[in-house]
Formats: sequence, structure tokens, C-alpha cells
Amino acid sequence: MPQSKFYITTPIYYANDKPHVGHAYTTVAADVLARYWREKLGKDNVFFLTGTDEHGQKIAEAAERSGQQPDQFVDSLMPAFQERFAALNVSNDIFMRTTKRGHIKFAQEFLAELKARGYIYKGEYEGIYCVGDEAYIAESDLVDGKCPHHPNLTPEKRQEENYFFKFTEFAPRIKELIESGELEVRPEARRNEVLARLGGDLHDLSISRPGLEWGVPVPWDDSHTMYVWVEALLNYASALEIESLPSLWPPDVQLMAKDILWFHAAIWPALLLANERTLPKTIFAHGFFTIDGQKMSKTLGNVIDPAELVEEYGSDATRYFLLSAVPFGNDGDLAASRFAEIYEADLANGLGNLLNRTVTMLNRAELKLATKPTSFTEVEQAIENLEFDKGLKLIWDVVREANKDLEVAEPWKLIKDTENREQLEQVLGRAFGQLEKIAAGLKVYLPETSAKIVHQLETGKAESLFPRQ
RNA sequence: GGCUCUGUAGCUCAACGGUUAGAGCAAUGGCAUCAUAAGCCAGAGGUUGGAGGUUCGAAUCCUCCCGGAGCCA
Repeated sequence: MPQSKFYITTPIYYANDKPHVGHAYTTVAADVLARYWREKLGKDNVFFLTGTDEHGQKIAEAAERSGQQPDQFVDSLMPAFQERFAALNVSNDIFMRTTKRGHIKFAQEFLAELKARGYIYKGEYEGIYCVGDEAYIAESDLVDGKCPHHPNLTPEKRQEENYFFKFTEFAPRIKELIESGELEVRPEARRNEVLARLGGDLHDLSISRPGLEWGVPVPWDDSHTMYVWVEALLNYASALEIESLPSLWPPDVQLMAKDILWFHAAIWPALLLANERTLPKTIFAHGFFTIDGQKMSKTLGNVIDPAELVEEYGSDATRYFLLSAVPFGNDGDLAASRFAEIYEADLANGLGNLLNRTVTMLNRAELKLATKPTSFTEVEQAIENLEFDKGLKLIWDVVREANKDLEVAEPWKLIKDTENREQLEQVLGRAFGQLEKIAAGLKVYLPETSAKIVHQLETGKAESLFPRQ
């Protein structure tokens, strides 16, 4: 079936700290898709969601540490997210927040519906709870009595009455749907992981917490709040309710980092199946970045703030760094030294200089050419297939080809003799066309750069695309 | 501990079981001078983590070992 609408989501990011380069990565990738499909289907048929997940104990505690109420605390963090995304030219249609009234209402109704359908029961849960993970962890998982992810926190022993969702009842069906490809989980390796886990020992999912105030109350028992993960997943549906855009359901692509794939590929579909909603089409988990070979962490102090990259290199260059760094889906390494290298080699020397030398020659030849609608089919295919790095490679193949063609044809020699006029026009026309194609390919990747290329081709006004500092 | 991946040039990555394992970046040498001192060409750079095995043929398949990542218990 041909694509007639496109609903793309990033995760809603946990609002306990300002966003880092990983958040920027997911969001920029989603932005490329959103821009691409807007070109194809029109603005009204595309919806791009990003936002923040603002409930839960970890946030309540972070708020307390900063001496604020939870709602004040999350409000105070919002500019950090919104400004960074805006600086990267992220074109989201909504900035979703789980503290929105409409979301809370939706989440409660959804939960009540699950209960009415008989998929919720009350049970007893006992275990060791890590506040950092907002989850119970197995005793055998503890390292020196601490949670392996949060060695600085002390795990708590807890016994709780929880409400449970009959997740296990839906697992076989989800497994079938993933196997048949009806629910697409990518990349392959991650799909295998999910399938293996779905075929293994599963437990029903605890979906409420007693006595935690910073959350959405369970509608029939306000001594409980909804488990923050379940509540957060529902945002993808509540957002369309809030915006009154039911026709855009279901999500076409949901992007995320690989650590939260399970929630999106198993639990989320189970919740939807239970209430008989249509499932998302594609769940895609990309990899993690290491920084100079090391895991990004606050303790190591190697966290890259996307705002700093934009500050230093600009929005489009940062988008280029992120999307060209690794094949989408793989893990990758970012080295601080690489940014400057890539900026010089690919952006300034490669593309920037090509445009500059071409526009200069066009001027010297007093040749005015008109731009025309151009497309770059191979790049479009790469984007549709979520191969963002491949699309950029294809564009840079043309950059290299164009530079080479100029070198072979030597228009700066042709221009010295009017007898060569025809040949000169042919050579420069070709370069002009190649740059048009490059601009077409870059339109959704590097929107500012693409527009600048077209503008310079049209006006003949040469300006550095990616100036050296 | 189980599962899923992963290890290829100095760096980042390619390569349906099939010629001599390829690109980009970096480095070296040459050419060029339109251009942001940018560009082009050439050569160099490899025991494909290690050891066995299957095969006419292995980076690719199998076993074991070593290293890295993730998921799970």
C-alpha cells in the first residue's frame, strides 16, 4: 500500500537532565524522515512527535534535590530541550509532555479500558527495587549489593501491592506479528533479541506503584499511580487525541535507542492489542555512541552537549556529523577531534569549495542558468529505508564526481579563448546540474545548506557555505 | 551464566561462499591554480582478533579461545 500519511516519533525523553548528543541523534534522524515525507505527502499528512517524559520517582527526587516542586522542576528543564532541538532545526509538530492534561486524561481512560476488558488484576510484588532504573532487579543481578547501572544508589527491598497487566497473554501474538513482518522491528539483530525474549519466560507487567505521588493516579484507586513506563508509552496515542488527528494513527516509524526497544516492541504493542488499537508499523532501534571509545557518562565528564556543537559548527554541520557518523542502527564512536576533521574535509573542502569554485566560474563566464526541480532518487530510497548515512554517502559521491569533472575539463583554461565558449557552457552547465542534484539530496538532511546552494546558483553570489574559523 | 551481536588499512566503515579484500579520512609523492591553501592523480598502507575445521574455494559457514557491546536471568 502506498504511503498516504506518515506519523513518526522519537521517544519522549526522561526529563531529569538536559539532553545530550544521543537525544539529538534520534531527534535529528526523525526530523529527516519528517521533512522527507512532508515533501512527498504534504504537510498535513505528516506528524512528527518528540517530547519529554516527566513523571516518576527519579524526577520527583531530582526535583527535591534542586529544591523545587516536580512540576516546577520539569518546567524549568523544558527550555533546555526545546532550545536545543530548535537550534538543530528540528521540525517537530508537537513537543509532547506527559504532564499535559490531555495526556493524563487519555492515560487514565486507556487504563480503565484495560481493566474493563479484564486485563488488569491486583497482585503482590516483592523484590529489590532500584530507584535509578525505576524497576525491580533480580538479586543475582546485584553487583556488590548494588544495581549494576547505578552503583552509587542503594537498592531498596520492597513489597508492594500492584496492579498487573496480563502481558503474557499477548506475547505469543506479538511474536507472530513480528515474525510475519506485520510489526517490523529493525535492525535484524535487535529483532532477534526481542523474538528470543518473547519466546522465553515472561511475567505479567506491574503497571502501578503505590504511594508515589508524582505520577498519573490509577483511575479506580488513587493510592496508586501508573507505572511511569506504561504511562509514557501512551503518549504516542494521547498526542493525536490532543491534536485531534485520529486519522494519522498508527505510528509509521518509531525511532529510539536500543536500550528501550523492549518497551516499544513488546509491551507497547501488547497494550495496544489489549484495547484493540492498530499497531505501529516499524519500530527501529539505533545504537549508542561512545565518546573516544568510552561510554558517555556524567561521572567521566565526557557528555557531549549538542548545543556546544551547534555553537561551534552550526546546525547543519552538527546534523551532518551525527547522521554520517555510523550506519543507522549500529553503535558508533564520536571523537572530539573528528568533528573538526569532518567539517574541513567533507563540508568546507568538499562541498563548500565545490560550490564556491563553480559559482565563481559561472560569474566569470557571465553565464546565468535557471534552476529547475530536481530529485535524487537513490537518496530518497536510502531515506525511506532509514539508511541515513548511505544517503549522505551518495550525495558526497556527486561532490567528488563534480570536483573531478572540473579538474578534467579545466574551465579556467577554456575561458581564455572565446572559441571554447560552447564547451565552457557545457562544462559549467554540468557542474551547475550536479550542484542542483546535491541541493535536492540535502534538502531534508541539511535544509539551510540546501537552500543556500540553490540561492547561490540562482543569484551567482558566492559566499562560503562552511567557513573556516 | 544464557541469548543476540561485534572484532577487516593509523581512524571510520564496505565486501550474495567465488578474480588481486575495497571506499572515505589521515599520511607520502606528483599535477593543477577556477576555488574557503581548496582540487585531481598515483603509490603505499592488511597474516580480515587467534587457533583449528568444512569446502575446489572462507573476511563470509562450523568449533574453541581472546577482546568489545547489548538484552535477559
